[in-house]
Amino acid sequence: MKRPTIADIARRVGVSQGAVSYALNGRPGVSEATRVRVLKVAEELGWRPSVAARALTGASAGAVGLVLSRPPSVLGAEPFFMELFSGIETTLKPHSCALMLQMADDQDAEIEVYRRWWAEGRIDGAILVEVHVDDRRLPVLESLGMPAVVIGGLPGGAGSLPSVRSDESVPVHETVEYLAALGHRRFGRVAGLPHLVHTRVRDEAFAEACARLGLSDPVTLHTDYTGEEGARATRRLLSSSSRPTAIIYDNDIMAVAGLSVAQEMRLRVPDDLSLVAWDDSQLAQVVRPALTAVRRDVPALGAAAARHLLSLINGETLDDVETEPARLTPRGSTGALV
Amino acid sequence: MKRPTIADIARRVGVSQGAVSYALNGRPGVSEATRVRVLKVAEELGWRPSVAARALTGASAGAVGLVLSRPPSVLGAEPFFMELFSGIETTLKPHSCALMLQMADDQDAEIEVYRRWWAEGRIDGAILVEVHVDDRRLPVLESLGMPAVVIGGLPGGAGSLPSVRSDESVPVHETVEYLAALGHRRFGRVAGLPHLVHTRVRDEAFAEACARLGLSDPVTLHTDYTGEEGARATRRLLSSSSRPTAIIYDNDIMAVAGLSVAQEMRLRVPDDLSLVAWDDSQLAQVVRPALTAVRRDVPALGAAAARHLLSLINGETLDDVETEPARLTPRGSTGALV
DNA sequence: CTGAAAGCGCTTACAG
DNA sequence: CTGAAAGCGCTTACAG
Repeated sequence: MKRPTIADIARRVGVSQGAVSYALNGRPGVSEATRVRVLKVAEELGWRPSVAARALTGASAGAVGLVLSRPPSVLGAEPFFMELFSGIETTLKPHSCALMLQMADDQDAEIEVYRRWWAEGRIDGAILVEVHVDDRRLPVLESLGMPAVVIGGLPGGAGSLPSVRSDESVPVHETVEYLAALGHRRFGRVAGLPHLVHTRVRDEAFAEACARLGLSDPVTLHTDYTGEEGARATRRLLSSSSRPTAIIYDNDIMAVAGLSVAQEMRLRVPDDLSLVAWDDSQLAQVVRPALTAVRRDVPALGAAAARHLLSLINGETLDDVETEPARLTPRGSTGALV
Repeated sequence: MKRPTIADIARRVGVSQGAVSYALNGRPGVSEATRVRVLKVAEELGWRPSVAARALTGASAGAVGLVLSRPPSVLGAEPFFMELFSGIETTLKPHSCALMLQMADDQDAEIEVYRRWWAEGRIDGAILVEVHVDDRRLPVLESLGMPAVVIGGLPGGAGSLPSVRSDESVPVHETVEYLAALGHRRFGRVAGLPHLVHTRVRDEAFAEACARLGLSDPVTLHTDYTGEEGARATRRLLSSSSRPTAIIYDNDIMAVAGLSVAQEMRLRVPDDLSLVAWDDSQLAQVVRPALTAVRRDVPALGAAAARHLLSLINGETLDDVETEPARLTPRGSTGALV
């Protein structure tokens, strides 16, 4: 019942522990014949390396960390994170690298978790999500010297930490131009948390796209990403004297909430009002009308980040990676003004 | 820049490593004065225990594992899992215990991950979710002797592994009786995967509740939990000659999809058709009409499982824990037949 | 190509 | 109450 160790294998094969280690790790220093026998016995015994022992000899922890600081209700409503995990893990798995997950209350708590994980030798690196405008995590991770990749953010915006990102201004422009082509002139935007970099990027792209079309006063309202605040923001937009005819949301759940508000206010979607969701989960597709959405491949984003992190842990120095921009996927919630 | 070790502290304080270890771990064997000095120096140096070294000396891995085997798209649409993680972690955190997460393709792959994690000394125990009717994981984990708690399942159904569960038949009866009181006589149920124990339990409770009310042929259709299959099942139910006037769903996204189907088919909710969702996320509340839902405290469930697992790891022997049953939360999607 | 030994950072009997 | 030492399971120079 006791776990077999390298010593058990050595005894059984009749060689030294060192030889077994070399054989197991595919390193030179043992004859082919010995290697084969060692591997065979290891297999028979059901031997697995002790991660603790390996970590202690300086190899690696065999795990990377990810800390999230948003309330669970918001995380739950956002398919984004689960899809991201899935992409990350699919990539990590063949390298026998695990994902450590933790939720924190705020950025300081998050920093504390990274510090502890790193000091305890628990992780080899980290993936950061949801970059803030003045992100306190970045300088700390840099000073720790811990390999880390940032998902999102601005090009070069993460200091020495490489980022995996896509240009979010592209789909914003695409969406605004598409809606303008349908005859819309008054736009509203129900955005996420204002201190997040990607919110800022979308905000600016939105303002710029509207300005370029000569549209005067596009309104952006910020929320905490919950359906509740999405509904409230939508109500405010639709109650204004210059009510928008098209609203762009920063996630799916707020867009669904917005759709309900439009129904309450007896506005027809898309005849009176066009709605665009962001991220495009199942959610956008099960409501009626189905929601036009800005779609991106979230698992692929996670996979790219994980690959990047593995390279970084291997000592390579890396630049930012630019992934394909999200693209507008039109469905029934957008249409020409009637 | 190098991590301080126990030897550094010993040198600085002028005592032996052993004494430092005792002091740091709050064990007898050092004077109060020494203990205080050791702690102070450890603090100054920013010392943290190496999990690898601790794990190697047989202490513990300081982590528990959770493996999920469902496609990412389904996981993403299901707020359940994120909320569960959140409850688990909040409980684990004060014990400096981390959560290792992995996704697997099927139960065999899942078993392989548990085996590996356990053999590698990576985890101290595991939390199992989504118990199958003949769950292959259970006997394996028992034979490994790994502490594990099962979320859901039948009382005593996990063999020697303790489970944390609530009686899911209670809310099913509550829901059916409530709908019957509103005048409904023909029920439909859009269920999840048929090989999951909780699906089975709800199926049976549903049949029994209907039988008890003398209702003849309640129909249950099984799905993969996606909105798409939820919509299809709803269409089938509503196209039958004896169309149900009330449908109970096994999650939120399918109920939302069902609501859209009802609209497509020009059925008024709740005048012509009542709908009940399960789990009650934001999603149920942002659509119109808001969905009546069977609500349970998912983070609390996760927290209970984590507490239970920590006790188990500490060597206690435990029984199953029964948590409060989910309860029906009426909203606008259910009403008296008109 | 192989063996013997030191070392990673901690814990824990065992002497003093 | 404290010190010296062995040991956890592995890796890695260093001799042979």
